[in-house]
Order: sequence, then C-alpha cells, then structure tokens
Amino acid sequence: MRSHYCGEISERQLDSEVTLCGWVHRRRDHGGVIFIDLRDRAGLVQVVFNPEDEAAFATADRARGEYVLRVTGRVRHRPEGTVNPDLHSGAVEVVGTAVEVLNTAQTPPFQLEEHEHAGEDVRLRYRYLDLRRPEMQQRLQLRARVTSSIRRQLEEEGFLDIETPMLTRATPEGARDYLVPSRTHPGRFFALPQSPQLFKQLLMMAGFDRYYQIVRCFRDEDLRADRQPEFTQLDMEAAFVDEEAVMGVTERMLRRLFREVLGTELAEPFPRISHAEALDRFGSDKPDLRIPLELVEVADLVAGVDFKVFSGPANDPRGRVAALRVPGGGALTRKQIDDYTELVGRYGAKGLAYIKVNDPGQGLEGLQSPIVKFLTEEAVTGILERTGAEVGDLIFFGADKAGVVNAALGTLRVHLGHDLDMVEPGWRPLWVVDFPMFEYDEQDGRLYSLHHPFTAPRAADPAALRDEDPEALLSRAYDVVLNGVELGGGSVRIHDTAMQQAVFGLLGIDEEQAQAKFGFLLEALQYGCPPHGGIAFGLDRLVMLMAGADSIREVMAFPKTQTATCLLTEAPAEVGEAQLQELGIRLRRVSGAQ
RNA sequence: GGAGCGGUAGUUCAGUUGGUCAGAACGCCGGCCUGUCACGCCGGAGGUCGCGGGUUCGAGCCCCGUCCGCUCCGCCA
Repeated sequence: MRSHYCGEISERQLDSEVTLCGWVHRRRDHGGVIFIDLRDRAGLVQVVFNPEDEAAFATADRARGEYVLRVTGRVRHRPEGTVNPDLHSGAVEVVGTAVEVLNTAQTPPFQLEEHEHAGEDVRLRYRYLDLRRPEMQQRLQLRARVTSSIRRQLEEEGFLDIETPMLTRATPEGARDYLVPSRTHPGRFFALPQSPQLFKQLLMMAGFDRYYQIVRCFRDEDLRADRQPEFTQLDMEAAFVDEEAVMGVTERMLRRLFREVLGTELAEPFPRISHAEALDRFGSDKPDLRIPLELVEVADLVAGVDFKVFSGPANDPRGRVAALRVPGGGALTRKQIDDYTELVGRYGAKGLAYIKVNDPGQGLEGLQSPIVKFLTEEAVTGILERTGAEVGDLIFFGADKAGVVNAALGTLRVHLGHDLDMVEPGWRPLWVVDFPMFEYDEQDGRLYSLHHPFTAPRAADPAALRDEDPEALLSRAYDVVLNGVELGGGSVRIHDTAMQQAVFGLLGIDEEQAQAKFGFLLEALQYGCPPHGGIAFGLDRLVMLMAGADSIREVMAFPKTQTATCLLTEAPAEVGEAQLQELGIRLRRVSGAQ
C-alpha cells in the first residue's frame, strides 16, 4: 500500500517515486498551491499539490485535518530558501501526483499540536487521538526500544522469559488486592498479582535458574503521578546467586540500556550507600544525588540548650535534630520561607527554623534568625562550623521524631535544589543497601517487613535471628535509585523452611496462618530449594525518566485517572444482574448508580 | 480518609468590588491568495459559565452541597 514512512523521506529518495500513507497533520492552501504535511508514526513530510495535476489538486483541496490519505509523488529538493531545518524531511518535499482519501475525519476535539496542550481529561477521553501526537508516538516508541534492549541483554545472559498466572490468590500482607470472583467456586475469589514474587521463587525451586518477565502487576491503592493501579514490572530472579551477582546483572542491563537508547554512559560501578546513611545525609531512602545539599546532624550541639523544640528531640532516642545549609539561601524572601514552612508541614513538621548568615565574623550579631536567641553561643558556633556556613547562606533546621525530620528536610532539599536551580545534569544511579529487616508500627504494635516477608535476613540461622533486636536486624535487600526515583528493588530470598517460619513468627504470622496462606511455599522450600535472589523494576518509572516525562501516564498507552477510571472506555462499569447471579454475588448497596 | 489547585465557546484561557462581563487566541465554516511550513488577509457561526440548592432587586463572581480532572499527605509488604 505504501513504499515508505512519511518520516523516512529524505534526500536518499531524491527523484524516486514514493507512495505514502498517513494523516493530514496540517494543510496550507495558497490558492494556487496546496501544502499538506502528511504524518505517520515516523514523522512528517511536506507534500505539494500544483493545479496542473487537476485530480490530485482537487482532492487535496477537499482534504481536512486528520483525513487519512494515500499519496503518490516524486521526491525533489525544495526550492532555494524554503528548506525547513526543523523537519527530518525538511530538505525535500513530495510532489503529489495522485491522492486517495482512505478515510475522512471529523474535526478533532483538540488540536494535535505541540504548541498548545489540551487538558489531560480531554486527552484521555480521546486517547487514540492524543497518541497520534508526535510526542506520544516518540514516548511509546522509546518504551518499545527500552524493553527490546532489556530483553536482548537478559537473554544473552541466559535468562528465560516465563509467564506466571494473572489469576492467583490474595496475599495477607502488602497492598490491597484486585479481586476476581470465581464462577465455578461461588464465594471464592482470585486476586490479580501485586507482583509475581512467589511464582518466580517457585520457578527457582523448579530449576529454571534464571528467569525474567515483563509483566503487569496490580495494586488497589490510591494513585499518584508515579503510581497506577496496573503497572508493569521488569521482574528477574536467579538461583545460585548472591546480592553481588544480582547487582551485577542489573548494572550491565541498565548500562547497556542507557548506552543503546540514550547514548549515555552510566557510572561503573554504581555507587552504594547504606539505608541509614541515605537517611542521615539526604533524609530519604531514594536520594537524588544530583542535588548538592546534605543534612547535618546537630543533636549533640543542642542537647543542652533551654530551647525545648531542639533539646527535646535531641535527647529522644527516636528524635533527630538536623540542619540543612543552603548556599546563597540568604536571598530567600520571607514569603519563600513561609512557603517552605507550609511544605514541611505536610510531613508533620511543626515549623521550620532557620538562620540567615549575614556576617559570621560578627558572632551572633551577624545572624538573622527567630531562634538564635534561644540557643547558646556555643551551640550556634558549633552549628555554623559543622555546616560550613558562609556569608549569604541560610541554614534550615528540623527537630522532631527522626521520621518527621527526614521526610521534611528530605523533601525540602529536593524542592530547594529545583527552585534554586542547583540540580546537576546527568544520570546518577545508586544502590541503597543494608536495609532494616523490619519496621515497627506504633499504631498496630507489630513489625512489618520493609521489603517483603521472603527477604533473607543477615542472620546465620533462626536462632541468631531471634536473639537480635528485630529493629536492628538488617536484610539482604537492595534498591536501585536513579535521580531520586526508586526504580527497583530486590533481595536474596529465604530458602530455608525454618528461617522462613522464624520470620513469619516475628511478623506475628502464626503457624496456622502461615500454613493457610503460604503453605505451598513452606512446602516447596522442603523439596530442595536452591539459594536464590532477584530484583524487580518499575518499567513505567524507568521509561518516564528516560522520556523526561513527569508522570508514568505519559508513557502508558491507556492509563487510568486518579480515581482509577478509564475515561475512554468508562471502566469500571456496572454489570447486569445475570452476570452477578452467575458469580453468586449480590450487591450490598448500589452507590454511585446512575 | 484528608489538604490544595482547577472546571467559562470544539480547545487553551481571561473575566476587577456582585451591576453591557458572554470575551481573546487557536480551531471550525465561507471567500481571496502559486512557496508556505504554528502561512497570510477578509467575513461568519459557535456558550446550560460542571451540576443542584441558597443569599440578593441582581450571581460566571458570594455561601452550602455534589460530581469530575490534577498535585500532595495517609496508603502503596
């Protein structure tokens, strides 16, 4: 039907006759000559129609935006002075001698323009039109190149692509499950997988050694710019490996990916940082290393002052007092500081103390601050020294429970980095390692896995595990972070029944529950389970970063809205009584019915 | 569950203190135009101001409720 893609046309096809199929991107009618920019997935090319070709000219005259055309014509150089350097095909044009209207089109509800952006709701409602836009075409093509590169690398390293079930069972821990009622077993439900975690471990036990899958996962939790109810994981697992092997595979894969797709070299090896150090220095377990700001611990300096706001947390084992020095921050206005105060308030901070360093040579006189008067001169001097403050700087403080301080100053650090234009260019991957095994939840009064209950602890045996303070226990888990985005995480797994039972025990999952929910896993562990470990990546986030987009919706063909609906298909929708009856389901109440 | 921002023409938006405030640009339709490329020029059509209620002589504007979109907190092993 066609000989080339529109976007392919260049001087290489000079003087040859080409046949193109595409959409009318734009039509410029000069009365005596008509230009049509014809668009397909590869790009744009300008087609010229002259009145001498009567039939073609008449058809071009009729054509409107988004009409689908098949055009035949000869490729020629553009006349002197009319070359368009913004277009790949801009040195040439196609002289249209035959046109066929393959289909007409209604006027689109929004312009498929780079220049003006339609609201996201309109774009989602007419997603098939939105996806025609060159920007979206490029994003989804980028996504395809990403998965292609990943597959090639992993397959070269001997990984097998094996599918796992979409209909599985609900898990007691973790995110809320999407449920699917069983028709053949009324009253019972499948769950859609939150990840193939247990299946990939079973594949290791089954001897497949090296597995990977690019697989859809489902979590029924509230949405964010980087969270959708269905999303795609690059999931990997290998047997007879330790954390070094998994991290090695990962780095090779990412390095090749960025080289092939973006022409960029990533650091070799990726730097590593412990979870504790990440929180100490950056207030985040996914620090953006492009931002040259760090938190500094000052609890010891203010532990003795009368100022309860500081001395309280400084003497609380779960508290933290930290400073964040902002070079040149003295120029921040009162309004800006107020806005930052409001920002950290969202994370539970009760305020945002600061010191403006006007002239440190003058001692306390050279400082401008609402809190200096509550501190000792010794404390202030110590703070200035430790933060390395210079003239014109500003120092922010966080004093509260450690979690609040980290969240507040960690977020503040990122915002300051962007607002003050301090973000360094480039790609800064890193590994976060030495995660705690558990996290204590004060509300529920119990431990939760920081990763998941199958993560191996750094403990020799179950007895050693029970001897330790659970909150001090480290796991054999690792996260890979890129420019402040958590790209993926994984761990070496437990491959021993007794150890798995011991971890369940610490999580408050008793023998009976463990058997009921994970009996098949505990059983499988007893039939010769090899040591194994793996990692899973958020593919959408990876592509989002590489595409320079600020939401994963921009790199998904048909994403959901924040309330988890599809504006195009209007899913979820009600179903008929007959369908419900077949499933043995009666609705408690029909809310939101029309 | 909570906080914030937004909803006015097909689209993106403006609309002051409640009183010619139903507006602009783009798009669309018609006409003109032989080198444009976000073509240009002339003319035209196009509105349930998200929805419901209230205050008022009078509401796009104020109040209450509600729906939708986005950002964030909680949540996301």
